[in-house]
Order: sequence, then structure tokens, then C-alpha cells
Amino acid sequence: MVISFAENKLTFDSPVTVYEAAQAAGLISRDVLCARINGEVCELTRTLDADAEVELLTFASTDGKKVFWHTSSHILAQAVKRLFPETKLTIGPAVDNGFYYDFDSEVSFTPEILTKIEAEMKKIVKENIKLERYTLPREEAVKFMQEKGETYKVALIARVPEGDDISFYRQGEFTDLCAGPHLFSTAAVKAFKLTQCTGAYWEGDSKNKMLQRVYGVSFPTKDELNAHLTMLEEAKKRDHNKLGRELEIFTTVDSIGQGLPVILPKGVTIMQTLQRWIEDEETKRGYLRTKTPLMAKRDLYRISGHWDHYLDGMFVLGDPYDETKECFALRPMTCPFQYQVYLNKKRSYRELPMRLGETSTLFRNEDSGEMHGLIRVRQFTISEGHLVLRPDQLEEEFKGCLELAKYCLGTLGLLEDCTFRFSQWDPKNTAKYEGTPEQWDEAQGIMKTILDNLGVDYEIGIDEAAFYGPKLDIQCKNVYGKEDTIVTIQIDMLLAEKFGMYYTDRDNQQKLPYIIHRTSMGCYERTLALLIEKYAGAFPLWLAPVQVQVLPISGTYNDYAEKVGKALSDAGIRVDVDYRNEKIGFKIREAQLSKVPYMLIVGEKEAESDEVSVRARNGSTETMALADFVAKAVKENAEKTR
RNA sequence: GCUGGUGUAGCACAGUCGGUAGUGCAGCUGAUUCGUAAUCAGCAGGUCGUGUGUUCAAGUCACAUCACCAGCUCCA
Repeated sequence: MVISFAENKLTFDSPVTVYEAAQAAGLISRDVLCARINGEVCELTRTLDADAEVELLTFASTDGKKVFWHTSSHILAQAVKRLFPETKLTIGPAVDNGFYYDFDSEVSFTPEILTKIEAEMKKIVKENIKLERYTLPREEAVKFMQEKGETYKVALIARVPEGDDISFYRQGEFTDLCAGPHLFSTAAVKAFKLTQCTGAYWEGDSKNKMLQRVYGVSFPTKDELNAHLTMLEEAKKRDHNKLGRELEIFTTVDSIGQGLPVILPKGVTIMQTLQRWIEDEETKRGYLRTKTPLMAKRDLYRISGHWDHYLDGMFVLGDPYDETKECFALRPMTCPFQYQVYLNKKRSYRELPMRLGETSTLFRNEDSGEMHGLIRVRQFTISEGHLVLRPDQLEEEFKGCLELAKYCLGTLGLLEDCTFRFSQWDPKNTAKYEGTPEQWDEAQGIMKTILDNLGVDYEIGIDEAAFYGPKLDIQCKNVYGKEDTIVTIQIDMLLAEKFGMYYTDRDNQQKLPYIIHRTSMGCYERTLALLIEKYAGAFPLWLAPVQVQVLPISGTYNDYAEKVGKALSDAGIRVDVDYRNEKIGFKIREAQLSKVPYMLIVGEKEAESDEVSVRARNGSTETMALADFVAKAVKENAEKTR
């Protein structure tokens, strides 16, 4: 048989392990963790008995990292079992930035206990324990885990499909049910840290018991671990929840309540800039603007279905269960309000597509643990829109929505951090969804065709759809790597019928339109949060709350500074003049910390020659004529330069 | 909502074995009028998240509660 390591091909007469083959090829080094054989990732101890394409994987590869972290999670579990034998094991996978293991234990894993677990893990690494894979027939596997009292593992075995191997990994006295693959030995995990212990529900279901999830991260070397931990510290500095407060963009007040941030003047400047820009852009693209009430009687939400699906999440004014009295609720979405604009009169096919846009404030009574800075709040404002369409217009209009969203996120600089998710229904979750399987197949089929035609690179999210239809969600990662939806485009095949939104077609028949629900730049609060993190508060000029700060060297030059300020503000630039009687170094320091894009230092020289000394955020300086700087700032502002 | 952690001045933090609260920055007042990241001096600011308990005595110990943070669950 022939074993190929890229162009390096070796012939063997009898079966060999990957390790032996690689060694024969002179490719084994300390860095090699596992291998990909004909596309499948597996351990170095795997025996090869036929021709194979082999790629050796190191920590540099994603799959190599996953294997490394997966074995790290087994080391964690082994340490926990040594220290707390009563603990029951559940699952312990590798994730994007490390690994975790979920335990069911009476002992609460406090930070002190995590330190003890780390010490035990260190021992296990030192012991250089080999990992051995073996399989058992189903009955024996169940019996084995039952005898160990690992009830969760017994449940997991039941989930392995018939015909698949039920594999185990043994490392010393510790054995875990696991599909693998794994490292050759525990010795490779030289540097690791248990980062936190939190709760997590068994099977991810909040009705189930809450387990203890220990998170960790590990690396082949101490230096890499330290670099990673430093990187996390740096990320913390960009956290919008901290930076946004320091930069006076927003604040929160206990007596106002959770999830109700107060947006400070600098934050409002940014939001207003975003809003004016996107409203104008939508108008250019044929949107009609609407303004609809912030609340409605429960009757409206009953028609749409939101009353049944989301009553708990609504702020209700009055007793929702008293049918003898009027009952209102603050709006959690815009759809049924904006539909009334369409329903205002009888519509012809000629009027479609009708594109409606609204800067819409919504209210959702999120559970107390859900709020986070500006990312998840109870009152927020969204660049909302609904398009009412004939079936033949669906693809073109969907494309238009996607183009607008991409233009918007691209201009903001966020698109490069975004991924696309095609959010589909889960036919098993009947409580959540309305409509027939046929309707869902149709809507999802259409959406798939559109996305494929547009060449959108998407992941599929099962059970992520809205109750009325599938969505394309544009997901953006925050500074900690946690993902949130920033923009959504949804195809709705149900609500038009509920609201009786017909149009008269060319053939004089009353027909139901499709509706697209969409945002262009999402929710202003969330987008602002992501912008703060993206730019670490150093916003592009067009978004900066203060675009130019004028710093007179001393009070003697305040008059000239005022003239400079007026020239800029007349040109539409947001400018602030620092008239305080402070040393210039102090003023520069403060301006620098506020991350203003440009400082203009003006003193005797500049006043005499009508010039400004321009200090950019990066510290570079340049003297130029005042008029030239005004032109430069105006240009940069208009072009939304990043 | 669940699990864990954290709450001391506007912000960042110190406060030992339980003995009635401190530093820096910010703020205010005065002096300084200055050339590219911090001028000097003085003043003021706190029911130590809140409540109950233990104690001669609680920022410190116990219990409860609230808020914040992380994760889970949820997100029309």
C-alpha cells in the first residue's frame, strides 16, 4: 500500500500506524498532534492498512487545535474524578477558543477549587499518560457506564446511531465515552488555564438540571498561553460596556432599570449620524417612510400571533387576562403597525413592490439575566422595514435588501467581522412555529434558491427561524467572540393572510403578497456597541462625536482658536475648542484620551499665517493652511473614510 | 429565569487578627498664560449596594435581598 504525505509517498508491505509511517517519512516532530487521513481527522496511533492520503496536523491548524483542546478537556475530567470521585461526567468538547467539560457534582467548583483542579491536571500532564482508543458492543458499553454510575454517559450511548462504533478513550485510570480523536499522550498539554466555572443545562434545555461547566484553554507552550491571556486583557479594554461609559457614550441608572441605558450626548451624536445617513440612503432606494404608534391594543398582537407567542416578553399596560377592559402593550415589533400603512386603501399590483421604512423604537421585556450593555436592552431603536411584494419580485427585492445591508455594514467596517446564517425552522418544535410544512418548504426553498443564486456563503441554523418564516441573519462577533445578530432579512409567508393584505393583480384576482421583514443597519444600540468595540472608541471621522478639537496654546490665542472653530463648524464639522487655561501638553493628553480624530494646535505662528498645526490620532503632526484643513475634513466626512 | 463571581467617593483601587475609612485621577478654589500625552497648592467629596443578625465594637463575620459581570437558557 502507498501512504502519501503530500508529494512524499512511501510504500509499506504490512499495516502501519500513522506515527510509524510519518516517522519513516521523517516527518514526526514534537509539533505533530494528529493527522487527517483521506479527509478524516484521527490520532497518530490509527493503523493504516490501505492506500491513504495523510496530512499531519499541528496546533497551527484548526483541527489540530480542536484535538488538543479535546484532550485537554479529558485531562480536566480526569483531574476532577481524582479529586471528586462522586462527580458524574457528561460532555466535554473543544470549542472555538478552548474547551469545557460539564459535570454534575454536589461540590461547587469555586475559583479556589479550580486552582486545585489545575494542580491535579499539571500532575496528569507530567505523568505522560497515553490515550488508548477501544470500542465496545452497545450492551457492554451501557453496562460499563452503569457500573461506574455514569448515568449521563448511559444516556449518551443511547444516542449513538445503530451501526456506529461506541468508542472509549482510556488514559490511565480514567476512561471516557468519546468519539475522539485525541492526542497521543497527556504530556503535550504543557500550558493551560481554567478560566471560569458557570452553570449550563444538561442537553441545553432549561427544564433540565443545571450542571457545572468548567471552561479552560490550553496551548503547547507557556508563551502561547500568556500571549492568549494578554490578548483577552486587551479585548477587555475594548469592551463597549466599559469603554462606552468611559467615553461618555452611555450610562445606566439603577432607578431607571435594567436594560434601559441613558444615551449621553456623544452617543446620541453617533446614533443621529447613523440614522440620518441610513434614512437618506433608504429614500434613495425607493423606501417610503412611516411613523407608527409605540403601543397598541392587544387586539393587534392577537391578529399577528405575537400575543400567543410572546406575551411574556411584552410590556403590558393593564390586565392581559381581563377581557372586559381595554388592554394595551408597548410594541415589541413594527410589523403589524406598518402593515396598516399598506392596508390604508386597496392596492394594485402596480404599486408593488412597496418598500416601507421606519426608525422604530421597540420594547421587549427580556429576562433579567439577558441584558448586556448596549447589545441586549429592553428598549431599542431599529432601522426597520417591510417590503410588500408580488412573487415575481421576491428575488430581486431580497437581493436589494442584502445589498443595502452589505453597503451599510461595509461602510461601517463591520462587514468583515460578519457571517451569514440561514435560519430555518425545526419541524419538531411545533410550539414555536406557525404555518404548514408545505408553506415552510416553499419559503425556505425560495430563500435557498435566492441565497445560492447570490452566492451567499452561509451556515444553516436549525430552529433559528421566526415563527412566521425563515431568516437570513447577519451575525457579528463582539470583542469576546460572542456572536449576535446585527442585521436580519426575513421572508414571511404567513402574516399577509392574517392581516388580509391583498392586492388586485393584472387578472383582477385578489392575491396575497409576500412580505420581507428586514433591517438595514440593525438596532442602533447594538450597532453602536459593535462600533465602539471595532474601533476601540477611535471612530472614523464621520462618526466621531467630536471630529476636531482646537487647542489654543494659551489664552492669548483664544480669538484665533474661535475663528478656526467657526470655520470648521460653518463647514459642517463637529468641532470643540478647549479654551481652558491649561498647559498645551495637558490639553493634548486629554484630547488624545478622548480619541478625537484631529487636534488643531494653534498659537502665535498659526495665528499670524492663518494656519493650523494638525495632530492626528496617531501622533503625526503637519502644519497647513486653515482653509486646506477645512477642505480635508469636509472631504473625509463626506466620504466616510475609515 | 438558572449557576458562579463581584459590590468601598464620579472613575481606578487600598483597607492586616473585627476597634468608627484612605491613595491616585476627576471635581471645586487660587496661583501659573505655557508649542505637541499629566504645572503647583489648598478644599470638598463615603450610612462601605441594602436590610437583619452575631458582638462591648462590623467595610471586615453570618443570613437575606438588590445591582453589576461571566456563562447557560431565551431573543418576534
